[in-house]
Amino acid sequence: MSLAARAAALRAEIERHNRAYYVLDAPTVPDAEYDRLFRELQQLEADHPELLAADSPTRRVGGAPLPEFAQVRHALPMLSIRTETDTEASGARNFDSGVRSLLGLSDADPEVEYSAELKFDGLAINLRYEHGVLVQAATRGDGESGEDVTQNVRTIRQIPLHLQGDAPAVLEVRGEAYMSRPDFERYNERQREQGKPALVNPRNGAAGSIRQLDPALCAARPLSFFAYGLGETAGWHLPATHGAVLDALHKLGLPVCEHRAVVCGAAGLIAFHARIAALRDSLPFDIDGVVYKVNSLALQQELGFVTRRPRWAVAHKYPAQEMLTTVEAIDVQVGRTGAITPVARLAPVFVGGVTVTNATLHNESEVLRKDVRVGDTVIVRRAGDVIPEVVAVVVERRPPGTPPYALPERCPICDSHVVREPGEVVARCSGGLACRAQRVQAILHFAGRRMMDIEGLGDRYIERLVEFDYVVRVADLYRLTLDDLLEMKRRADEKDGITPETVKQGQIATQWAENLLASIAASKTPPLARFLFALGIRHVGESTAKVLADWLGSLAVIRRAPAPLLRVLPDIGATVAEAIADFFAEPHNAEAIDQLLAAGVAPVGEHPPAAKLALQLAWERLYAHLDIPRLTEVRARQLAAAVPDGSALAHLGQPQIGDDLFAAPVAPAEIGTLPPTVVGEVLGWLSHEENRNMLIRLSAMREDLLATLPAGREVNETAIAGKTFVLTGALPTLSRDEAKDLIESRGGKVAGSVSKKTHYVVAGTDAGSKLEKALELGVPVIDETQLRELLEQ
DNA sequence: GCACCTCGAGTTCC
DNA sequence: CTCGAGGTGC
Repeated sequence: MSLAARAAALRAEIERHNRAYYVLDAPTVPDAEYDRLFRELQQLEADHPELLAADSPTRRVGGAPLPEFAQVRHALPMLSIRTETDTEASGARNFDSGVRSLLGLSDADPEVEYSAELKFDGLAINLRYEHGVLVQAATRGDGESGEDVTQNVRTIRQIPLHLQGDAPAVLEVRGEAYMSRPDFERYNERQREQGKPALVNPRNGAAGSIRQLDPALCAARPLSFFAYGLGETAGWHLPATHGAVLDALHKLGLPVCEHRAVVCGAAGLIAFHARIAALRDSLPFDIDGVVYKVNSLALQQELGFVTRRPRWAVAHKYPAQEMLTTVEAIDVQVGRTGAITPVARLAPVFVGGVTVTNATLHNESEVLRKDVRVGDTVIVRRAGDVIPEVVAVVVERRPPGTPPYALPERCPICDSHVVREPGEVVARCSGGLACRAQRVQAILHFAGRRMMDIEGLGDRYIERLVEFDYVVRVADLYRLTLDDLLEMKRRADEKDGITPETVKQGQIATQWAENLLASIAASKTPPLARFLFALGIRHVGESTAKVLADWLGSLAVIRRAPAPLLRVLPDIGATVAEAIADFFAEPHNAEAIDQLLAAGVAPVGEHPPAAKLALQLAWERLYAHLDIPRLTEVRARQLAAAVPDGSALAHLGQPQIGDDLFAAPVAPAEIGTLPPTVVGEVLGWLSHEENRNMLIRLSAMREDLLATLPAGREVNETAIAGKTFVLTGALPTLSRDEAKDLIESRGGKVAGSVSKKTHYVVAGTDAGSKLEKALELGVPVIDETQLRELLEQ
């Protein structure tokens, strides 16, 4: 392609994006991509001036002006500032040393003072006040003249229509109109509710809003504003420094961002850059960097301008949080529960400070909703959270003939059918533990830190152990020998093409195997709750496992407990109780557990709190959970009053010798007090043998539990017991787990998220959104020292 | 029956 | 960290 053709192509594409961005308010590419195209064209034109065309988009800053807005000539041009290309915090040094050399300062001279501010991601606006009254607002436009958007700007509530105090004859204020993230979310939510298109990001929201021809439409999109500089002034006593200018603007009633500082030298700039970087995600608005300005206005004047850019200011950006890349493939992963998760394999792209190559697509409906296809160009984000996300597809860049993505119908690992339960979003491999992927994940889970905590047994070795069939069930872990491990490692290394082993490596390998065997052996006596969690029962996570262990006390009881018994426990409803009972009833699982016990695994149980459990085990409660139709709570109570024992109830339903087996069951006198329809349901339920057996089992288990309960164990009252804590950030001396153990050992609870019911939020350094939530809800926030004080009380 | 609160499960990168 | 979904209290 000739250079002229390339330039023409770039111009055409940039114009198209401009139109989409500014006129249609529907951006087609992320800003970073637009910038790249723009810079390429600029460079091309700079290198080859003969290509420069009068109508090139580079000749206008800010895109095609809409004809409907009146043009306004700026009294003082609105210039843009240079950007420091080094995105590291230390990049601030370049600016400082540049300024120092321009000012002719030596190392012996004192540090230069700077005003450090945020670089907002919005739309630059010039406000003109005459004698304290807002008379005009204009966009930047090409810097020389912009558009008159006074009507729209008047709808921005933060912008005063009258200045406070002594207003000068003329005061032009420059600042950024932006859309805050909460406003952006709210607006989009409303749009979605009404089936209207949502905004892609707050920045486009701001640009689009200001450029609405109808001020009413603009008002519907709430904008905010921060002042950061001056245009023309007359009759104003100009302060000596930029920092003081901002203070003065604030006094006049203009919104000025509080995140600003006057700092000294490169070190001050670097510290500011780093401080804001940490704050960036928690700000209620988007920034793309920070801005450094020489604080003294006199020095600013001395430094002056080069090619219409001030030498006394620089923008220092953070890594872009949105980038374009292509989808090279869409693979699926098989999780512990068989969940099939599509994952986009991306061409590596640097976004938000790291190189991203994978992004989860969560599930089939997500892929279809975003319509991601192999070969697509996609926008990737790493905002707020750490996890990369495919935001949207750039449909117009899709190669022709690209087929829509379809989830495989069979598991890529074991070829079992992929099924989707009605009403569920996730598709699952139906292979169960016959699927190698599920087996690996199950064992990985079992060995994990919060479960059996087998140190040194990570995914690499587990995969190999399963691949070579050393381990099929978790119990096999406890039968591994030194030779098994060494052989496995040798075969694994061989397969990975690792060099043949030397004597020294042999010793190292033996040491490794011995250590691993030791940590496997050390895992044999886990607390019961961890053991239950390790089993990987559906719906049983860390906290449900703890409930089971705390209330029922021993594996023997739990594995035989019928669902209605489980349902009397807190946080366990029909679904979870069913899942637990089904798990233990499955012969496969029972066998696996027996094997574990035979291999010497002995979970350490808890003694249940006597009085509370006994109360829960009242027959009226148990009856209510039998899922007999029409047997409401009230009627379960009546039934319990008549037949206060499950095994007696079971026998009522059994045909007695001499009964006519073909006649309809006769309502026994005892339960005759219930309405006939209910009696019918009860008898119908009792006619199933498995239900009668379950009742008998329930009865026996209840007897056993009540008999083995230690007599009324009291819970010590402390400042912690019964209180709910939420941990956030890093504590100075305690790890998260240590703090959790300490709180739980004193009867407190540690929850994952903050709500009204949270008693304390324990915040350390780098506390995240949970701290904000706590402040918002007025939940007391304490630090580690205060936590320790509570623990000691 | 609904709203709110939790928990479970899956995921990425260093 | 987020989403989905289960549990519970109003």
